[in-house]
Amino acid sequence: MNLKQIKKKSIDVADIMKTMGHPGRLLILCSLLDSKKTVTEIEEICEMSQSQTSQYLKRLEAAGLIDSEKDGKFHLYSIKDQRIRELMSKLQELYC
Amino acid sequence: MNLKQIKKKSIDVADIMKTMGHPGRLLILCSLLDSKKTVTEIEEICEMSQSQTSQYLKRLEAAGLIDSEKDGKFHLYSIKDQRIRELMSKLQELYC
DNA sequence: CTCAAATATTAACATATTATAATCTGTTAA
DNA sequence: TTAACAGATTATAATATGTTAATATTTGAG
Repeated sequence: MNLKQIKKKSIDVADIMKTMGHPGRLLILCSLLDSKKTVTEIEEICEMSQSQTSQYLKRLEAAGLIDSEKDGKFHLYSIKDQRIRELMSKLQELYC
Repeated sequence: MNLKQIKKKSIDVADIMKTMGHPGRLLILCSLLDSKKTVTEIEEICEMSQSQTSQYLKRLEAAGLIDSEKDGKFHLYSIKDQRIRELMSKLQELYC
């Protein structure tokens, strides 16, 4: 791969890293590793305000890291990409 | 590990992610994967200005991701932590 | 000693991010 | 249809980050 391609990749990958580069958002990803969850569940698990949780989720979804599905009154969020899952596992392996 | 500990970890790890969450800095880490390099070498490889390169290096060093040693006129930068190396490898494996 | 190369620092400015609080929207059940 | 819950959106102020250009520092060569 040449420099131009690497540069392009680095922008995309850096974007993912940047999105993960926030304690709240990282915690959310962490909490989603085992199973999909509703906003309220995430709120409680991560001890964050409703507004923040919602905003973090929005950003994570916009960056393509998580998916959402509606289940009546609830919104279920889950990790979208297998690579994010692998990355999170690696992080846990290295730092936990 | 309890939530409080996880929260603390997430701050530290998020900080690393955040530091890596920039195309220029990520590119630098990438370029350092195979061998330590001088500022000028990095500048040329990554096609970045001298000032930016120096600033990115400073930030990477402050975040504990890289090390520097002086070799006369030159400053050699290298990846500091084996975990960063593993993380970068994982990124390359997943996204390159 | 002095010059040029290598690197670092600073200043100025624009842009992005975050936290918080308030408000809005959608859905279910009584 | 309304109360109450789940979630999203918006506004705003504080803070952080990034870019660029200019200037400073350090060091080896001659």
